[in-house]
Amino acid sequence: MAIFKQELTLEEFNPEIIMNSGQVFRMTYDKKTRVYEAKSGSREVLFYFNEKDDCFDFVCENFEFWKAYFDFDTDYGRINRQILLGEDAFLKKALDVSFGMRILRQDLFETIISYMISQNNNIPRIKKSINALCDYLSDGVAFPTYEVLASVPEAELSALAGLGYRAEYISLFCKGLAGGEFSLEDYHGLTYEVALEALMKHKGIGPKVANCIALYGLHIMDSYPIDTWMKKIIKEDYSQYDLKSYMDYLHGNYPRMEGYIQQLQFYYKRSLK
DNA sequence: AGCCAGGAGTTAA
DNA sequence: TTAACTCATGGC
Repeated sequence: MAIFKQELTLEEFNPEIIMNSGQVFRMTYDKKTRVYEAKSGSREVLFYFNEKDDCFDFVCENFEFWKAYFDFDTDYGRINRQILLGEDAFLKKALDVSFGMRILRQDLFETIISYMISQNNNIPRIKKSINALCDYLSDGVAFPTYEVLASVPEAELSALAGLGYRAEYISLFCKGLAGGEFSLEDYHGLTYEVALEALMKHKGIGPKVANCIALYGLHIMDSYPIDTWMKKIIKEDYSQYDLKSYMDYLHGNYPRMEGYIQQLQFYYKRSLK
């Protein structure tokens, strides 16, 4: 373990907002120590704001991995300025309370399984299920491998993590990987449309989950996951549009920023509750 | 107690 | 192609 220092303002990197934006399920904050913890794939990192040096300290083994994970090479300030110069009032209000948001580059396999679990589910229970998988089928840090997930009987998988009917989807997907029917590598380097189509061939991955996987697992920024909250936003805050004309507006005015915009909108709308 | 949750599969028309 | 129905489970 070593400490890696990064000069980052809260406008560039705000862990509190990222943690509560619904894109990660294995990031926590300890109020007492003021330390954040993130786990992804088989790795973990601790980080905190160091007031003495006015920077963030990251405690981990391989900072290059986490640098990519947190997407520190992307300039979100440039995107933010574009939003502030635009005329989308709801989006500007959303950005006002969301500075420091970033789209994380998460582990693909973990993202696929996590968002399979997320369907028709609530965030606290999603976290509980994912942590149960890590605790019972791994060491509590690493996300379980597909080999292990494929080897556990479906009913047992469902019971140990409270997966309900979603256990079948996870089981099928992992057995496909273990049997060599397809590979995780197949999904890299694809365009948005091709990636969605390929992902949705799997049982349990529909349009919404596929968009989440494309955005968080493949960092395809054109992705725009529409869940119950986003439907509510389009209905209430973009009432001059129907779904199709809204999507045309979005793609036309904010190309390749849709995923980030969705994250700002989702976070803002839920924060009003 | 009952509705809802970062939806998707199946079936019927 | 779209609409209605169903699917486990627990958070609130």
